[in-house]
Amino acid sequence: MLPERERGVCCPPTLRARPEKIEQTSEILKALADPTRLQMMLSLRDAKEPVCICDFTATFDISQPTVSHHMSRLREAGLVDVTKRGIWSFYRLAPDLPAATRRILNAIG
Amino acid sequence: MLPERERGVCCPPTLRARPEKIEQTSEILKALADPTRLQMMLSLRDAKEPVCICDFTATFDISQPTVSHHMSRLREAGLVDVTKRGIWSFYRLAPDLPAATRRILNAIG
DNA sequence: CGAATCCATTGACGTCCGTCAATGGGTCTG
DNA sequence: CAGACCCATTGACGGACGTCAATGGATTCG
Repeated sequence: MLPERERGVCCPPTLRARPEKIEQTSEILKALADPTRLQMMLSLRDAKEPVCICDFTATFDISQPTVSHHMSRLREAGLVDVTKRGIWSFYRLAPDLPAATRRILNAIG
Repeated sequence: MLPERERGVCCPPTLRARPEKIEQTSEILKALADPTRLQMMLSLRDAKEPVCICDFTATFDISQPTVSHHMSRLREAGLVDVTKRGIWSFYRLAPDLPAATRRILNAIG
């Protein structure tokens, strides 16, 4: 049953979350909201060992600069962590990932 | 301990999820990855009754067309559901929301 | 009917995004 | 040192996005 209403009377929905928190969460979702980056994040989530750029370059049908670009975006969002070793750059999920972020990641599939 | 590697030898990470599924999930994340739409979705998630556009227009600092535009995007993503009643349009979470989508929504905050 | 209210659509504008080619810095091997 | 390999950065380009002003349809009230 829908609520009765007077004309011109609005009942604004309460905003439970702080705008700052919303902004922050939406940044994380933006970082995940690309097929390539999402696949990368799921691969890293399930990987037992850090994964290097050359692996992703071999897996996805995009150029190496684009792979690096996506990794940069994930890194700027604080989702991912680099370790250089010789000529390789190994990536893994950021070890200090916020609980909410980890929940989202696990909720995905 | 990082894996030993030969030069030029790549070990592509296994892709567990079907590309089609990834594409579909990323569409949902795109729909959520905007502060205004995220706030709308959380409001609808927690609302006991459907919410009308005029309520959101009164709550957010954006114009009415922009509110309608965001709602359209949520509707096209299958996240939201409209019911017209008189001059009002009431929105609620889509009743047939996939389990994964609902999990993501609950994981957020 | 006429005025007021709610809402969706259209058109426009500036910004951000995804992608690639080209370039250059590091690092290892011969 | 010279060559091969890995990777990040830069610059460029087309497309998508977020926003608003203006418009018009639908509905209700007087």
